[in-house]
Order: sequence, then structure tokens, then C-alpha cells
Amino acid sequence: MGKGDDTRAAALSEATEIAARLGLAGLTIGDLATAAGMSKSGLYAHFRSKEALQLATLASARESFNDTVMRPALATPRGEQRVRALFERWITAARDDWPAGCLFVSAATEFDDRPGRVRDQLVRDHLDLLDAIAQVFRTGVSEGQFRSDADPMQFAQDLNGVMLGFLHAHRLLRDPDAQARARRAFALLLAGARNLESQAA
Amino acid sequence: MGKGDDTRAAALSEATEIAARLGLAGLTIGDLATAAGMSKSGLYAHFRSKEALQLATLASARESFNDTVMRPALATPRGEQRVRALFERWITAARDDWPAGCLFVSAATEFDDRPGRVRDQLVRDHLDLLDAIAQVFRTGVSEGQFRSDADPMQFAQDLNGVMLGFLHAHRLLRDPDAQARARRAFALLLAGARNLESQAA
DNA sequence: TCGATGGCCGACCGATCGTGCTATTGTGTG
DNA sequence: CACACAATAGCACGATCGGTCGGCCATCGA
Repeated sequence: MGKGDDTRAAALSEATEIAARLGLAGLTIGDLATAAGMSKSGLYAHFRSKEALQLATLASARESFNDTVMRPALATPRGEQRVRALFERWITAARDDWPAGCLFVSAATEFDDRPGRVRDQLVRDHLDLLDAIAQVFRTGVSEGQFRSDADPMQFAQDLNGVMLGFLHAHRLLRDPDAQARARRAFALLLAGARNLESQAA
Repeated sequence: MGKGDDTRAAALSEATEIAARLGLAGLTIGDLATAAGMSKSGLYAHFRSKEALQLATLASARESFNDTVMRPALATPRGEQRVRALFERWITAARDDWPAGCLFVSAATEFDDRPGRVRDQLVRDHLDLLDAIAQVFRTGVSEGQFRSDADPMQFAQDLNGVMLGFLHAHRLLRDPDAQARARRAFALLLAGARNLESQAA
């Protein structure tokens, strides 16, 4: 088991880029084979079904996300600093049209109404992501920087919303101010978690 | 011009639902014909290309959005009350798996990397939406309820992010708390716009 | 009553979809 | 060097894709 693994990894890298542009469903075996410089059947032998290819592509994107965003963030000091590092890594990668990030967003909207293994995996990945955000946020609570009655899962959904709003403004509208607005939104989020001012209905 | 228009409108209604589930690209002429109880060619005669069908479906969804959310909101008193009405109409419709709302979100992520008339139209619609939100927000500024130095476009992107975060949590994760969290996020947004506390880096 | 026209259908086109089966090539090991 | 086997290619399949065409009805104005 030597060369095959390299070929598979290279194909998955191509697959991530294609799927980021055309969606996981739009990722075609023929297109991927052409992009990887292989025959359709030669490539198909690595994944024995399209669903398996989609799951493998998703797994590849998940690793890219962990390597690029999650693990480096977890290496920084606990507390608000780590929350900031997480956001910073995330939005910087997303700004550069980072394929793995776009893939997760597009796949989530693509498969939210299509039951199956792909959707199940997406749900797991998304739950893991939100849990990780919440966990990072909790380090800020235990360090005393955030309010102890703040809801970590609330923060996770809010931060996810900030990133989604940014991605829409950045990738669809090509808005040059999108990143600055996302930073301000994130700052407002932090401010709301820090002291004890705002609790409207 | 009598019966044909009814058929077309009915087909577009079906098209919106299918596209909300499978995406604008996944909306197939054959599937739509079956759903509409027509032959493929009979239906196809109403739209002379798939791109035209996609644009017509988008236009139909846009009207649904304006009828369901925008116009009723604009009929309420100016200021914060109108902003609240906008949010309330929006999230209530989205909670019920309202097809038109899902369609715009999925289409936006689907076509953000596919140049063409569909993408162009999506950009126009999205800009119109953000402008409308900003305009509603401005009525709150001129009524003195929101800070005069608040950025309406910032509020628009933020509110859009709240809705996107909600849709992800609701439709992909089926999170029963998603709506409550979205309301709290919206409340935080309003609180940040009201007085002059938070302006962190 | 007759002809025109709008609305719809069945059959069909070439291309491409996902997916098998059968070679043939390449590569690491004894 | 030869053998075993992993890796890739060739080819074909049924289905479905977007799209075209000729023609059959129903309606309606003259």
C-alpha cells in the first residue's frame, strides 16, 4: 500500500476544490478523474461509490479544518485569547477562498433536506464544531473573562452566524468590507459575553 | 393568455419547493414535470431554457419573500418596532421550512462561484435585501432609538448572519433551541445598536 | 363553419451520469 | 529476475440529463 494512497490523497485534494465550487452533489466522477489526470474507472476504484467519495471528501475537508483552524487555536493560551485565535484563524482562512471551509457551508445547505449517510456525517461534524467552539468559550468563563451565566452554545451559534454572514457577503457579494464587519460583529459578541449589561427580551 | 399562465404559476410553485430541497442546480426539468403532472416538453415550452427556469423560480421566491416578510414589515410603525417586525416575520416563516427562504440561502452558496445570469440575479436580490434591512434600521436611527453613529449596513450583515446561523441550526441540526438562540442574538444586536456601551477592538 | 393559434404531448437526440467487468500496466518482494 | 498483487485503463451498461421536433387537441375570432 504505497502509491495508491498518494493518488487517493491527491484526488481528494482536487475533490475538495471541485466540491467547494460545485457542491458535493455537483462533484462528478468524470470531472474529478479529468482533474486528477486519471481514467474514470481508475479513480473510481479508490472509492467504491459516489457516496463513499463524498464522505471521503468530507473527511478530508474536516481534517483541513482541524489542521488550519482548530488545532492551532487550541495551542494558544486558554480564555478570551483562545477564542480570538479561533476566530482569527477561521476568518483568515475563509477570506482566502479556502476550499474546505466553503465546502462545509455549501454541503450543509445542500444536504439539510437529503437524508442519508452524508447528511448524518455533516450533522456530526457540525455538532463537533459547535461543541468545540462552546468548549473554547468555556475556557474564557473559567478564566473569569466571560460571564459565568453566559451560554456557551449560544455563543457557538452566534459565532457560526457571524462567519456565515461573512461568507455570504464575501463570496457572493464580493463585499470588500465584509471582513471588517465580521470583526465588529465578533467584537460585539465578545462584549456581550464579558460584562453584565445587556439582557433584553 | 389564460390557462397557460396558471399552469406556469403552478409549475413555479412546485419548482420553488423542489429547488428548496435539491438546490437550483438540482432542480431537474423531468422531476419538475412529474411533480407538476405534465410532460417534460409541455412544461419546457413555458421556459425556453433551464437557466430561464432557474431565473423564473428565483423571481417567484423573491415575490414570496416580499409578500411574506418585507411588505408586512414595512406596514408597521417606523423605528425599532419595524425592525422587530421584520425579524419576527422572517424567523417565523423560516421556522416553518418556508421554501422561498431556504431557496435563497441554498442558491447563494450554490452559485457564489458560478458566474452567469443566475449568480448576477442572486447578487442583485441579496443586495436589495441588505439595503432593505439597512433602510428599515435607519428608520430606527431617525426615530432616535438607535445610535446615530451605528452603521446600517453593519446591522444588515449582522442580522443576516443571525438568520443564517439559525437556519443551519434549525434545518441541518434540527436543534429545537435554535429559534430561542436566534432571538437572543437579535436582542443582543438591538442592545448594541441602542446605547453607547460597546466598541471593543 | 373554418382557420389560426396557444397549450400540451410522445418520441427522440447526443451527452453524461454512476457503476460494473475485464484486461493491462506498474511496483515492491523474495 | 520473476512472481504476486496493487493500481490503473478500456469498454460498456442502463438511466437520466437538457433540449428539439412534429403533431394533436381545444378555444376563439371572423
